[in-house]
Amino acid sequence: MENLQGLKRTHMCGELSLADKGKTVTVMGWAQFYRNLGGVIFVYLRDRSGIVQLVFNAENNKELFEKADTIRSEFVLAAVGEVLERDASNINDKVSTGQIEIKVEELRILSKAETPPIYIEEDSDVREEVRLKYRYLDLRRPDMQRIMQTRHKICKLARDYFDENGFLEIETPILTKSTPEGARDYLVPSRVHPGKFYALPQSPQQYKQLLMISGMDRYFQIAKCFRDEDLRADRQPEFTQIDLEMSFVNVDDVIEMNEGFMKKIFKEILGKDITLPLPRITYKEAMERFGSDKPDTRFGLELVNISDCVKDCGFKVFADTIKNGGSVRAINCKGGNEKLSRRDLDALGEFVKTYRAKGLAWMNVCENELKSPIAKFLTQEEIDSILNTMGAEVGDIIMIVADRDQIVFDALGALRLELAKRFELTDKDTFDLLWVTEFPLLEYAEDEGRFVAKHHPFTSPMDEDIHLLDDHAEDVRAKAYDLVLNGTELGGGSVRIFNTDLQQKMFETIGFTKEEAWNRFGYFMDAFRYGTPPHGGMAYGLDRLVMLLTGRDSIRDVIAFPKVKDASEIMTSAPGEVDNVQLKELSIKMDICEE
RNA sequence: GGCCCGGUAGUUCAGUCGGUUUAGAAUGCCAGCCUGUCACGCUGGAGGUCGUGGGUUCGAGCCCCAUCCGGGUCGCCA
Repeated sequence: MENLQGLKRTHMCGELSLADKGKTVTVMGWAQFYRNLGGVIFVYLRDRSGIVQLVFNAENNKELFEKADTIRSEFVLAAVGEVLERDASNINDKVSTGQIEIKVEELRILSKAETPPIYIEEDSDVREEVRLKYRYLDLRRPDMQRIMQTRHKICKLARDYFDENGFLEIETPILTKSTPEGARDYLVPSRVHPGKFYALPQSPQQYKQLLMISGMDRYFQIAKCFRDEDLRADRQPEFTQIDLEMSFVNVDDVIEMNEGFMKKIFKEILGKDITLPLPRITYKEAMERFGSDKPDTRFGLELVNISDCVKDCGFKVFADTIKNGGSVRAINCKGGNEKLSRRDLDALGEFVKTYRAKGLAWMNVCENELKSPIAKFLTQEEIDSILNTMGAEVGDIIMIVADRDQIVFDALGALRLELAKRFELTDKDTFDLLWVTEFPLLEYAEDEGRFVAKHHPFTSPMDEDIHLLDDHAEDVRAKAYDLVLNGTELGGGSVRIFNTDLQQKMFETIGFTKEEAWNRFGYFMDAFRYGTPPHGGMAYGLDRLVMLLTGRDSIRDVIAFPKVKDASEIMTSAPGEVDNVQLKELSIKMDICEE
């Protein structure tokens, strides 16, 4: 094997062009393809920037030619040679460097390579399991290289933008204290303190608020966060937030600052100009129209409340649901008659059941009749009223769910997305950004028999709703907001409570005694006594942001070394067992329960 | 934890009702030929624990049971 002695890279492969014609250059990279035509060998050399063609001619240098003939896929090469313009007939317009090639004068094989198990090429369709096992090879592929470059660029833009606006980048601890509210913590045992554990942060929430109390005024961080919960296509147990906090601000100030960031990101990454201010809808409106607090507004199929049409009807399921405080809502699937068979409708019925709905009622508006399994329970007036409310025309199918509001929203919200997917209503090049505001402050946890904070317990209630905290806590709205892009929650934040009494009240409302609150958040509440500025902030899911801006469907594609569904890592097999010496040092004894 | 989908050559896949000799194709790989390829071409060759373990059967890649691995989703994710 050869080394780099005396060689220095002069150019990146993909950056060479006709302008370099006649220059002697030194390039280094991996052999992408080699083609031996008998007397001439072509090798594509690839580095991060792209590929360039190397040429070896038997007539010019027999020895060099024979050396080039030993090159195989993914060998690491250094080549010195002259940049030549290609004949017009040999130009390759599929490659950015297709007008030139390098006539190699010196070749060094820096590293040989075994035949790789996956192809190093754009849009490889290799199974993800294999890609992840050989992630270092997968990352060599041009699309993965571009994603990593885009991710870097987004981080750079965040640093630039928030720096320009007076934010300080400050690191917060990774070894912190467990806070039992919310997601499960990853725990780290302490050697020095037997029986005690650090927790990895679910977010830097408390630290960034403390930084406001510290007078840092504006903080931001690209922060690793950890949550020990089950994975999804857009959820990893360790993920990255662009996290920020500002002093002396209200909701509008935070939103305005972040809109500026979005404008910059969309311009620099996608070349798109977005119009500010972004649309805002309240949580309540989002739920009622889209059945979701992260609505995809690129298409219609909005929910409509038809409770009034059927509140006295003979169909017991509808009438009883309304009597018991629930609602009956529907989606008009325009032109569904042509696209959906009876079998499809049955399948959609099963689909909504996964969201706890009891079933899907439907009305198929045909030319001279109404096909519907529930028509026989309704009067003509009731039917007309429904069709009228839904704006139904011949060919439409009205899809109806009756249940508790939450279930109706979940089921129809999901059905709406499913229909959009089937009928391909979403355009990949459209980016619908909007704010969802006025989230509920609290939600009732049935299993715990108490209210829990919907966002976190430091979120401020809206001033006009504070008086409801005692008797109508469920109606209190929060100074909280989410930024939604095409139906994905990109980030969210809130203005925080900065008044000790109100914070105390908040803890009471979620069922903490003064003592419990003090035990869990004592240091935090203590800090609030020494002069706390009004403050609020925001956190973006960086991985999701990169995923959406690069048009990927999986968050794993934008993380260099992601974890798989059971939170393990295929390549390293983490998590792994540790030896007894390590355990002993940590004063830990294993007692693994069966099952 | 529940439900759904998948696992066959290095890779991507096909494999009919359980039955045709030695489980196929493409690509990749190896060897030979070839001086302008760029998905190079031509000729030949090697390559299989059909995820794993049981079972049914005269006979299993195919059917049954269990299990492992990967994906999606519900629960969960302040």
